[in-house]
Amino acid sequence: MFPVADALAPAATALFTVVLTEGPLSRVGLARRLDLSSAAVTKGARPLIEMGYLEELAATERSGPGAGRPASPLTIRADREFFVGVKITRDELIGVVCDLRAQVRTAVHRRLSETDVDHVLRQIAEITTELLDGSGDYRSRTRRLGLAISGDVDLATGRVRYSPFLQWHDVPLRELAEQATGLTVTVENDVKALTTAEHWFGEGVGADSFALVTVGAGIGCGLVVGGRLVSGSFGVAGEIGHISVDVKGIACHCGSRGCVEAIAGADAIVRQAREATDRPELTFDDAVALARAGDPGVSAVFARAGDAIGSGIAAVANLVGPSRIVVSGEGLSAYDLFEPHIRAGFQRQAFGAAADCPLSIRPLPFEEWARGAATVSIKALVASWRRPV
Amino acid sequence: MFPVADALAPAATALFTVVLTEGPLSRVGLARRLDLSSAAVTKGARPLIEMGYLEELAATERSGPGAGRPASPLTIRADREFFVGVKITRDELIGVVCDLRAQVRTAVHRRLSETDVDHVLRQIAEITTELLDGSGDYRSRTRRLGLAISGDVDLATGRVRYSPFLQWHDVPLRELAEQATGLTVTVENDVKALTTAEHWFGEGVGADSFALVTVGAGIGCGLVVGGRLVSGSFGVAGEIGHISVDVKGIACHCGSRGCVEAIAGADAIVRQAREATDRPELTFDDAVALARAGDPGVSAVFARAGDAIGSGIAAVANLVGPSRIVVSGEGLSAYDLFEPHIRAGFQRQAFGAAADCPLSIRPLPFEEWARGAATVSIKALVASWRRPV
DNA sequence: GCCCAATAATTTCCTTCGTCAAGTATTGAT
DNA sequence: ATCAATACTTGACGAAGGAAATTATTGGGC
Repeated sequence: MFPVADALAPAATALFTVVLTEGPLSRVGLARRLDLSSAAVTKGARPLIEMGYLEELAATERSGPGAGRPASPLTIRADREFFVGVKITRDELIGVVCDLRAQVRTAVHRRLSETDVDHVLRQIAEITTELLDGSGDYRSRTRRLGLAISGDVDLATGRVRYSPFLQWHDVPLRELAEQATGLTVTVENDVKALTTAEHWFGEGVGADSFALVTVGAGIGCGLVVGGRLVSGSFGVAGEIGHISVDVKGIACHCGSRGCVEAIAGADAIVRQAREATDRPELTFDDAVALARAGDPGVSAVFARAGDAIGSGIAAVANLVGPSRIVVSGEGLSAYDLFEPHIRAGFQRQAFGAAADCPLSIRPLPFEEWARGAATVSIKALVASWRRPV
Repeated sequence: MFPVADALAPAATALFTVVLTEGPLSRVGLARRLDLSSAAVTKGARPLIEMGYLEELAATERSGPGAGRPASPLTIRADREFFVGVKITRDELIGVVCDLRAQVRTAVHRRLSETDVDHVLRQIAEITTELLDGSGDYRSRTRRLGLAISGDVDLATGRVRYSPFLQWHDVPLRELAEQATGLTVTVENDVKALTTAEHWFGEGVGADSFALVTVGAGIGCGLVVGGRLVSGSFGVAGEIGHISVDVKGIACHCGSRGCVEAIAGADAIVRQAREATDRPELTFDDAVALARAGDPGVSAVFARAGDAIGSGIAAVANLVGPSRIVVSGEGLSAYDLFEPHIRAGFQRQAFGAAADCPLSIRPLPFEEWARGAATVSIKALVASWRRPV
């Protein structure tokens, strides 16, 4: 139906990215935004229109002072292509179909009884089929699948070097998943995938630097600096959970003391709540309920945890100075208990103008993680348009 | 004598930067290193040779297996141009002349009795004259002056937004210094200038990400991520000194508690040493002497300080994962007292593979700061060769 | 309704910058 | 002397973007 994507000019991928992440814009507007001539924009946009990825916005209301030829803003054709995203957790797969604008069209959950590679791959293939058979359009217009998984992942090769939850070591997941599904696959660390989603389609749009903090079993952080996702020379980056805020604090599984995660991780909160109440069978949900009911001991546990998270976030702000920080939970139900203390800890610990950094604290639906995976595959599509390596 | 520098091709500045920072290399080697054709290297190098910035290395020993035409590696002509660098402190100017390879040729110190802008500018003009009159070559081959100053500086405009030590607010230092000296001036924050020096000419060469930590009155940190110096969206970055490592620790002037600087800053060490010894007149040097003599109380102060610094450095490693970290002092005399504790704190607090990050801990001569300033002006020269904005 | 100013988009021609492929230069080995 | 190997240079070409002229489409003044 559409001509196949050849390699495109740099200007083409640049303008596409701007329209994708910042919304419809006229060619002249794009030229100004990207510091290009409008000729370059006209030329760059043409193949994208021919391929069906862009189209001109229908006769819309004029905006400017009045005179002159009206602009024909370019906009994304969201249903040109669909993307499957799957987040892999220890006991569940969460899958979504997103359109080109990363809007979730369908979502499916699937329990994962075993964590061996073969079984997970079969489940990935099945959940993909289930998702794509939901609508006639999906199957024919979907070529890419993104996978998100916690642990040490190499995006370039698509290998999972180590996944602590699944107990996987050096699994060539991209290759295997491509065989199992027939789609082009990208594999990315889950926090980084979520950060990419927020950077391209959420609150991080347009930010040169940006941080996303996730609060849950662990405390993680994805970091964008200079427009690029930070990876860490030794594969470690964004480990906000193991910044120590209290030399004499609780021992952490990492061998140190007073790590943010040892104070504010879900396990740590349960343990401290049990101590505070002398009820060794207490669950996380019980602790939340008690804190909401005003139990002073358990409330103090959440307060300390929020404060520690705030301190850790301030460390990020003091060191890299992101233009904004989003804090969200792995399906975090108790964020109302944390929020004021996160803000307080942050304000106390942020240095000078770093305290001006806007903080968004909000829970994210669990599908958001799968959407992150899909986002990475959208990014991979755009990257595939660049000239051969 | 030499033709004036026109705008050069991107390949030209790229190859120049590689030869400058990584040493002599043949055209073929450069082509491989930069992923260019050797034709592009030949073409790019020509104007640089004509302008006298590059030359072919004299008939050197062949290296490879033997056969074939011998390579003519390109190398920097270090005496093609000289650069003045001046570090401005509250009570002293430190000035150097560096060659193109950032080797210090001459260094001069000059006391600063007052800190008002006019007086400092006169002193800058005088120290520049003094430096350039040292050799007949300097004056005719020097066009650029770099200034380094602590505080909030805008490199692009050359304005000092705020300097706490000099009590300057929004001073257009570049403009003023250009009038006072007749040279093209760059102004940069001192820690960032030092980081640039280390990134281009020191241990950070070739590193995609890199951190430099300075220990002295304050604890500072310069950060390179993705090959670029991190600036911070709100003008704050690298503030490792105000990461808290002890919620219940010593109160810091920033309003929080247990900041690295409140434990390990020079003032903090003196205060703690006085308490430990009950000698309120103790100086920093006294404290160093006591610790070296084995005084347990004062030794513990240095141990705690080193450990806090190590923790702070680990936070950097955990968050951005630099490929190496250099720790140095503002003329730090006591680094032997800190070093083992910095390493211990770092190892304890670095998470997983982040602990593999190589740590160099070493004192730097005070001229190094002025060299950093000169380095920024060398970088500005190369940047001036890029096509017009 | 007609003309003009204003703005948007396109076209044409040109420059820059890099690659490709062929040629030249310079060595060691036989 | 000849040849293989490697380094470098040259010239033709193509991709990408810019400048300026041209075309397109509006509103406003008359």
